[in-house]
Amino acid sequence: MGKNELKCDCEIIHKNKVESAKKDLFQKDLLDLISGFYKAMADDTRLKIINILEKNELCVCDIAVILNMTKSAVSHQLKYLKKLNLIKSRKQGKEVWYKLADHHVKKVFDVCLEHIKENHNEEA
Amino acid sequence: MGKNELKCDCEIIHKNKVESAKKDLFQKDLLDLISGFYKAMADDTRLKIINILEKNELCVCDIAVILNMTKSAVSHQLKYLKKLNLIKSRKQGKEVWYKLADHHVKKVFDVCLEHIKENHNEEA
DNA sequence: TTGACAGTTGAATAATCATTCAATTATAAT
DNA sequence: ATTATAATTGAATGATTATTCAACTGTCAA
Repeated sequence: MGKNELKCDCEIIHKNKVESAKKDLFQKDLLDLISGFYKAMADDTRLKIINILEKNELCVCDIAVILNMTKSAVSHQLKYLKKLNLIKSRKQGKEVWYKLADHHVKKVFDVCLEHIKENHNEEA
Repeated sequence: MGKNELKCDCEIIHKNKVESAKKDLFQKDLLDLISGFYKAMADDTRLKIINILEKNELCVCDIAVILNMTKSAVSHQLKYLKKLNLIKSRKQGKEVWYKLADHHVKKVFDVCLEHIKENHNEEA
């Protein structure tokens, strides 16, 4: 039951193709970074937060009102997004203001929208 | 306990900002499409599948061998990705061959990698 | 026409993760 | 000092979802 335990339930069919494809596989650490980035965008709450912070700098209460959630729930997700360097914060008195940290986020959004748009046209 | 139940535990602080930001919020149906797309990319297994299908056309067994998973687990995720039009399949005899369906996927990948790369440089 | 294999499927299980809850910190005002 | 508000935190809960399991379909070969 070690690390190299075989979970696959079938034999290699196309040896060449498998060998070739194995070389294309991302390293685990890079894969984690990539999936981490997507996981951040894959939740409705976080997506909404990114969505509104794209154009506005807001404090936690503001975001909680807009999304109709508790401050606590919002704060947890803000922490999540900040750890991934997707948002930035600054403290002013009792309030903490959040805004988008990265111009790539908008870019990723745009490509995603492009995909969705084309996909819909194809189905029509 | 109706639809308009108030979950937020605080008052509006910056009325103008909140009103303004509310206008930027995506519609629910668009939000679902966007988060659906990201959810597809947010899982390690699906990400690996997309990763290897970017350059290779492969059958289910091949993928199962490469990822060291059961055919069943792989098949479930392939179904997931196909429903979202991210991959295509063709049947040939007993085998089913899968490949990437959409050129946007690669684009999204590239922007993501760009983000990760810059992020790392900043921390160094 | 039977056996073997590639792949799919649905329900059950296991793992992951968002939200809630109660308590706490930090700042500002009285 | 005391009170009030903004925000954070950790543990517990609840919801979601990936994987397993067993049974099944479709295709090929003997």
